Amino acid sequence: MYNTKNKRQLIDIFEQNKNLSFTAIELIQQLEEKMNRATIYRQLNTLEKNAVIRKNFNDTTKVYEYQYSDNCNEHFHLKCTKCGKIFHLQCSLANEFANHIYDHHGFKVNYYSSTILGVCKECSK
Amino acid sequence: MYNTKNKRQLIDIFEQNKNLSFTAIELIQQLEEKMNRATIYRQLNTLEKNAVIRKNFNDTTKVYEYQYSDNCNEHFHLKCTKCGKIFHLQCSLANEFANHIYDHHGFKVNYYSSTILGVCKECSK
DNA sequence: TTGCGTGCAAAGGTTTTGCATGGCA
DNA sequence: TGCCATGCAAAACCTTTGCACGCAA
Repeated sequence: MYNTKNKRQLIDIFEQNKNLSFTAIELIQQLEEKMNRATIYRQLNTLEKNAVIRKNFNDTTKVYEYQYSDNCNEHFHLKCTKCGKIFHLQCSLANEFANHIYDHHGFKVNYYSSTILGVCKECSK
Repeated sequence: MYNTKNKRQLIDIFEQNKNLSFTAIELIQQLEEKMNRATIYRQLNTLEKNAVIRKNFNDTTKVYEYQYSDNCNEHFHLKCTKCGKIFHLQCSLANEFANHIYDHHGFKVNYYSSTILGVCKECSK
């Protein structure tokens, strides 16, 4: 994985917006004069393969999010449908809940790809 | 909303597969000799507007699911990423969990659009 | 120097739209 | 009869691919 200018430009956007997610189209619009759209799609795929970002879903479309360094396999994610922000839920009750689902309902939760949607504190004011 | 042959054919598929979800493409393939793809897209939009089905997301793509009559606004949904089946989680601990998220983290959960992904009992055998 | 990254243009795939016709209530 | 639903074809839109060239290591 070469460290190219294009790659850095893309990662910059994710790093500067750590709690937001972007559709491919949004990134293309933001970068269209700086790099080709084919390159953007190829970089997104590469970054996803290397776990720098991850694919997720908004209400209606595929989005890409920055892959945080802390362990996303071990906690739920809350996403606010109003402002789009993502919250990493560090909460022992959440883990108890997931264990309960496994013990009593036989269902093994995949934290990484499960996103709980709703409205955050700020936005419900 | 007229009760046409096309509409019935589509609803039949959802009713006969109550716990599965389908991409538009899967429905098109299944119905391509019976109705036009434009009609399928138009019907899917209409059915969604009328809350007969709902949009959701699989690992990678948009899917449509049958809208059950019981109250989906009041419980989480578990979706198995192997077999695709959806389970309606009737569980008091789940509600406690959601209340906790609200009380202690200020986040109001939207059950309807939150799908917890993982692997079901059958598929983990 | 090697091989990945990039731009361009074209192709591929999915979804939407315009328009004339058909069918339900 | 009035209006929604449909089929067809074209358009619009998003994403991927082939190829030749550029650039990082």
